Amino acid sequence: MPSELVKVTVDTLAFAVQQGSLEVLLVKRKNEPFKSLWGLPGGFLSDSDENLDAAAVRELYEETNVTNVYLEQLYTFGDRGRDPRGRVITVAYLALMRQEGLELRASSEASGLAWWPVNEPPPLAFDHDRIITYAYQRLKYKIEYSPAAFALLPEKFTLRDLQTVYEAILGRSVDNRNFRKKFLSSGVLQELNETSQEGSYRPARLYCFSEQDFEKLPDRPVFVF
Amino acid sequence: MPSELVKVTVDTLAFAVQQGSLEVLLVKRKNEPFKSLWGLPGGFLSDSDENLDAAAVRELYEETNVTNVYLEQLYTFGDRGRDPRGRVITVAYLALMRQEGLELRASSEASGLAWWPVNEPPPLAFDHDRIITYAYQRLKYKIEYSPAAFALLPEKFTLRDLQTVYEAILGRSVDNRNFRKKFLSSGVLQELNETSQEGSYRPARLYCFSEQDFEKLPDRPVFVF
DNA sequence: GCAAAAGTGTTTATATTACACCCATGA
DNA sequence: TCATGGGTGTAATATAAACACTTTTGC
Repeated sequence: MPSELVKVTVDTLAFAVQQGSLEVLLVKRKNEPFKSLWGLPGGFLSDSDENLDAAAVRELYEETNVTNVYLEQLYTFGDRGRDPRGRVITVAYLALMRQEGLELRASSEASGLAWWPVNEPPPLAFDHDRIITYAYQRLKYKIEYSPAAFALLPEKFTLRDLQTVYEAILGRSVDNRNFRKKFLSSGVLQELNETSQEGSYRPARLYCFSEQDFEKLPDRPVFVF
Repeated sequence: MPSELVKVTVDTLAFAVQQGSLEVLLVKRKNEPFKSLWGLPGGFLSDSDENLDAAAVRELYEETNVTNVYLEQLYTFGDRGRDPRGRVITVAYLALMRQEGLELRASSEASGLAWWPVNEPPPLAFDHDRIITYAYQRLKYKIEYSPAAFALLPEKFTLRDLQTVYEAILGRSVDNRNFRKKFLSSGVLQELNETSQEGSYRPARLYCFSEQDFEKLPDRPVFVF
């Protein structure tokens, strides 16, 4: 059967926002092919993986030590010639997280592990530049109709933190009065009786995301700015 | 390498609207597993396929004789146990077409080939019921922001034809004054100097879709009713 | 002239956009 | 008291939603 020759990998696009910049987590390759170029964390699907999502979780953990983050399938890339080792198709996953609190650890297969600005990535292996471009586009759309942005924030956050995430992903600034108005009236934020003191100026109110109230929204774009 | 055991299929969800009803094209299986149940047209990825899209085109043609239709990748399903023959992941494709003009022909692997109402499918093989549900949901969203509906219509169509496609997919009726107003003002329709005479009543104006004008629209939902 | 589907406008409510200043805090 | 980021409101415009009758055709 011809498909015996096909191999399947699962690669993850791990995004985080750091100081107003959207970054993606990449691995420096220690081995051929594309030795010493950077690539997406990922690896071959194993028969022991319960499903594709589990494979993405496992590979992300093995390659970066990152665990317990938001993950969802994005798209499957399978052009002939995308991998010089033969016919390899890859199922790409989107992962959203915060850098704070992670204990990154590269696997022995890697000679490096680092966050890169999504707009200025290093030279990349395979078709990973294309995959990053695709994922970034999808993420831009996704924050308009889903609560994906909250996966990039701690449980408690200020409205400024939330706006910074949107601005980092959209790549432009948004009007802060309209932004606050829309999010506050959407009903998905729970106001906490706590504030965040960051410097010698007015402390900011903290909020948390209410999954339950999000479910009540119509399933069409509501976080458009 | 564990992935040697993984096989890859490409399955296609071929949708068409017939007499106001959204239908999906299914194949009756002649062989095990799931002999005599219905399933999606598809088959194993071949090393000779240039890419996954090409595999979908080829498999759809081989299994149904359908060719030259709109196709796009939807999602990849890979739960362990979804195929009793072993670890088989399937890349699902969405295909949109008109039934009129097709010359359906089942392959020798099939004992039948038929259109089924998407809401009342026959007993299905594998996890194909889940895949149909997923694809139908995606199609519902898709017609709000993309010109996908036009792929279900002939080149020249009436506004009533277009509304029928939307109503079939949304599963509800929409206000015809608002529907016409929105589509006519969107700029994506070119009015033709032709009419369609269907019976002993007033003929309807024919229109065609302008891809070029569609590109000028903002890339967010515009065909929401 | 009748049956059948095509075609048309207005009003109201809601959502979006644009825009600039005061507030609270720690140093 | 000052420097810094937090926090607020209104008016204009655009979009969405609700709603019913007239027109054109073949028979």
